[in-house]
Amino acid sequence: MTVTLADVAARAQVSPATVSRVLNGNYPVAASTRERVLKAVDELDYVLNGPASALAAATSDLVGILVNDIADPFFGIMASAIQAEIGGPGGRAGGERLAVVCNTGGSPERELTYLTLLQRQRAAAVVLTGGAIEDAAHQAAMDSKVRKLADAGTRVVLCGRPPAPETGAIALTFDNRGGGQELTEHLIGLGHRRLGYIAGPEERTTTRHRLEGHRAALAAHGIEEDPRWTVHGRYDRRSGYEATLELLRRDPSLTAVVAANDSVALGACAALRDSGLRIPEDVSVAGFDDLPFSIDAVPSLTTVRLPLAEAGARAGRIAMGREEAPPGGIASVRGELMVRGSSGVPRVS
Amino acid sequence: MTVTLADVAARAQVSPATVSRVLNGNYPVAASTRERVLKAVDELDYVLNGPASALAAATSDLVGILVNDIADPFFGIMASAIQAEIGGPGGRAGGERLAVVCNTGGSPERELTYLTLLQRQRAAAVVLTGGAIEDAAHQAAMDSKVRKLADAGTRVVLCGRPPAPETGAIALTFDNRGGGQELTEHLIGLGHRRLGYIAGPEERTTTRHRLEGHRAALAAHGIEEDPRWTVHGRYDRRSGYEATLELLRRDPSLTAVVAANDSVALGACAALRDSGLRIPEDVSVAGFDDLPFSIDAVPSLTTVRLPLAEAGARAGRIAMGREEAPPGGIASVRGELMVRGSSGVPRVS
DNA sequence: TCATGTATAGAAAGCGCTTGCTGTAACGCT
DNA sequence: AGCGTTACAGCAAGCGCTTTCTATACATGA
Repeated sequence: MTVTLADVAARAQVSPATVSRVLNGNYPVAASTRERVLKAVDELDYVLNGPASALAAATSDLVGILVNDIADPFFGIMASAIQAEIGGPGGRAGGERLAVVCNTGGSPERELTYLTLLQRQRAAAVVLTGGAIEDAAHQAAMDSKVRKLADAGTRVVLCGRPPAPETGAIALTFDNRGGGQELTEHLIGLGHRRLGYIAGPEERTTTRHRLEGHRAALAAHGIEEDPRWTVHGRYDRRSGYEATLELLRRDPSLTAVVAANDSVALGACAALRDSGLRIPEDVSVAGFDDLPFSIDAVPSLTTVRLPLAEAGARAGRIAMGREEAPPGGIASVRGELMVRGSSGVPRVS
Repeated sequence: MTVTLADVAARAQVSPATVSRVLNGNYPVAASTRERVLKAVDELDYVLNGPASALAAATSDLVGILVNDIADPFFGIMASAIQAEIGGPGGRAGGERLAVVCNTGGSPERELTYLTLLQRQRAAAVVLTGGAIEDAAHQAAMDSKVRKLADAGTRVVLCGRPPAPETGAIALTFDNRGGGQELTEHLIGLGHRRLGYIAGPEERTTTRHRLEGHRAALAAHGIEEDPRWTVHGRYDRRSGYEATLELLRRDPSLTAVVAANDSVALGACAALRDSGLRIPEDVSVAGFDDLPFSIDAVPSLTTVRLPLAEAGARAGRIAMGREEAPPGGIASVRGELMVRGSSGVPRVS
């Protein structure tokens, strides 16, 4: 039914081996022969059988990209950048690799299962993006899986995720703590002393690091934090909206709200406006990530820019072995404070 | 080096055949035997060899999802929904399928190459999302490829893309024309007579259909369109910003700007504000898609809501053969006009 | 008691490709 | 002329799994 290598070989009057070599271009073949083979391939509309080829060659052209939420531009941007470097089609010829974006939805089980699936496919490389889940058991399971992948020759790169020592994975970590600290220091510098914080989901490294940075800034300036000032929620706008209302309820005297990321900050803005508060005159707002829409918010969002595309591209190149790994296998990627319209001096109370 | 089925079989003291059957659960195996095998699998840390299995069984658990731009939430949301239905891990057991999100970047070649790559992998299904490129040659090539995929048993579903008759693909099309028309009629109903239109890239079905709807509305109300009122650009905010400045330059008397999508509309809003114009008092703005951030814009965006997640989910189910295809293999998905703060009566000139 | 079923396990033939090794011309060199 | 090279091309042995067909062991009904 389907056309096989043998069919092409028969038509081109050569052996299957020759056809394979023409297709892979990894062995000298006389120009005339090559031409004949190519012609047969074309005429028969032959398409290589991926699994068979992967089995025989014991290699695969799949590269996995794990993301927490593909509908979130934070991950979309990284995935896009990684993928552009992976080559996919369009990369330099020969290296046609299929980038597989896997959406874990933040679920530990899915994360693990996807890793197994990729292991099963003998993926050439795997890039894990975004924060990790902070659960000892799960982390141990992940580390062990990653080590196995690495041992099996799959290059594993962590992009925007904390290093996993001893696993053989290369890490490009975001300096969430430093960024968070810088951001809050900016607000403190403006005069804010009562700052609400909308954190991401608990048990996530990103959440914890950003919050730690925030607290470090407070501590550095001798501001004692009121436990009521921190609320946890998801990384989306809805959560930001609700959390802000909650913060306002707990302490209406807050003069600034720091959000776990830009989407959350947008929700916070909406909640503040709906509560009749002006930004930044009544309450300042700050986000994190600097996603494309953040500059468009009204007022535009003060935030910490993370070089998502750049980091993704670098992760992609490392995964493809096209760039050297950073010394020690770990690199920290810094964010850049973007001061914009949503932050200002606090209102006089 | 790596553990194979045979190793597991040896350890469990059964034949490879039995191990395979235990793993696939598609043949009766005595409980005691199964247990022994599972234990061996566990002890040896065995992971099935995907390519080998795919080769022998002549099936694959890969499902491809083609998107134009993964960094755009429009596609991210659809991809996420499709993928959730595909099963991925977390779906019902047994059907562990690997969803492969492929980013074409809107390039015709990449689109085609990805399809070939998926064909090579003998993908179980392929979902093509978003508008198609309107180039006769390319379209013919795509159709032929799709037909081949379908013939080979790969289920092909188009989600938010015009039907491709005779190719065997199921289509879930967005009614871009109807939505565009309704949107513009809303503005006309408010009293607008001078409407600018920021269209997407040329040679795209989505662009054309939305624009046609817009024009149909104008025509229906006897409004003659000035060619200066239409500008083409990309589907992003930057493009919307620039196009709006251009429109304003061409005709400052415009009272409304209709954008190709929400991101473009946001850029338009920014440009208007930067030009000292109020929304909607001076100029009304309308978008398309109703992405999550649109309701958060200030003022919130009047737009046409497309049920991206629902359509994606349905496409996913159809791709998995879990839902029947619509009659005739074609279904039109309607958008819903969302009237919000960015549109109002025109200023008196 | 013997033919017949039923449940379970194994043997073995591939699936379609890659690749190490083995020819075999044609070539160049002494 | 003789022989080592060089440049291709083919043979055939797998890669690790699935699955058909066959074998065995009991249980069953007449």
